[in-house]
Amino acid sequence: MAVSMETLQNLLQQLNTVSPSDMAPLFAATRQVKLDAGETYIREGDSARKLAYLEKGIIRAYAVMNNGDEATLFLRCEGQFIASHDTIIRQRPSRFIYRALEDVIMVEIDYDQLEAVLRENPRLEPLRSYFLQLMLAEALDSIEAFVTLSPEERYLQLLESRGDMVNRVPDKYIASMLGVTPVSLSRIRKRIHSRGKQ
Amino acid sequence: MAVSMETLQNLLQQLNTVSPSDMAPLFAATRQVKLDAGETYIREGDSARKLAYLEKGIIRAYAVMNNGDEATLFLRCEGQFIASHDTIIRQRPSRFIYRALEDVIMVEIDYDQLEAVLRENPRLEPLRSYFLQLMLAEALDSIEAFVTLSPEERYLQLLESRGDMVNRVPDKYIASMLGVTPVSLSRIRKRIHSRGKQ
DNA sequence: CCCCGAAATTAACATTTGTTAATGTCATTT
DNA sequence: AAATGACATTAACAAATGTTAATTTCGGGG
Repeated sequence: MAVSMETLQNLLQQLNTVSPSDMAPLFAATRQVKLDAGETYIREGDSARKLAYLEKGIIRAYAVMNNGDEATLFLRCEGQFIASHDTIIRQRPSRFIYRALEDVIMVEIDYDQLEAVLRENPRLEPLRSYFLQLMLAEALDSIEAFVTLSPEERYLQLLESRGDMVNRVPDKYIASMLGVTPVSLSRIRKRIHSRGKQ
Repeated sequence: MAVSMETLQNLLQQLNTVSPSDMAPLFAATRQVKLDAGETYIREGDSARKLAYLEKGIIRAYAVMNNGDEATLFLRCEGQFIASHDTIIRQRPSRFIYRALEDVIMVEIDYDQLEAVLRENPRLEPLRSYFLQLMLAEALDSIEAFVTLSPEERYLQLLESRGDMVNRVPDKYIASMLGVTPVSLSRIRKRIHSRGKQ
């Protein structure tokens, strides 16, 4: 377990309610997982309850629609948690697929194991609330963007807030995350550029 | 505190990890709140950290956009929790407004008080995870609808899943929650009806 | 070095949505 | 009964998006 978890450890130490020594049993239950670019982390129908912290790379969560097209729900990169929602918060097989867009290094824990650790170390409970709140805050930001911004404005906001990531990901995934087609995103980009140069 | 909390009590008792006797200190910190239709529960800039369980009525959470228009983030009705997100999960003044669309009865607890109760009764911690997970699941469903469905399909889905509520709320709020204008929702309804009668 | 395939762009057209404004509807008030 | 105000519908036009298909770009594999 003596892997490169510096970033995660730093993150957790900011939770001042949890002392570093408390965290030993937690890290004992984690393992490092590496994925190659293009590799699937969680399959549709998968029942594993995985929670992971991304140290490197990008993971895309997407749904396969009725017509066979894919819809990207979100992208997660370094410093973010990724969780199999359906299995963890609804206790049912995953409707979504999680796939690495780049080579990925992450620290993984099985949620059932995490719960066992939490039962025996109640002082660690704030950790659970912490990542649930992180994911909820992100989800609510996303909803806010959908109801308050146009597709073009959502793209501009994404460029500002996560421009580095946008440049590492094929546009078609950005498009479906914004709720538009790749063709439409291409036109949006053209519109922005033509306005910017005048 | 001996108010009509049957539904909330029933709900919490389904969390088998928490025994009814454990819950006494929790309910001691709650109070019943009533709102008239049209009354504001949380104002923009408000810093109160409120968490409430809706026993009756509907509350709308919305943002005021740059142009002055309002964008409905979501509607909550009987049996759902409502939380001031910005103050609770980001610890900053609320960007959103929460307003009753009908006369409302709810059970309220201040989140700081809840945290104090949880510190002294660690066995109640699952409650926190429980409502965080509920709200996260709802938020993710909403995102999924935005990336996989058209406005018309989102409206049909809403009719199916919460048709009772749709009929209790002015269409303009439904429209902005779906990410479209009231004019567009009216056309969507017309399209659905004309197709349905042929 | 060329070929291939995936991705992005562009084009053309249909559909949908946004915008503004007028009209209709309905409940409440006066 | 008339007037008011909020909401929904409709109309007309502009703008954006969806769809399909052709074209271009670009990097990797042979």
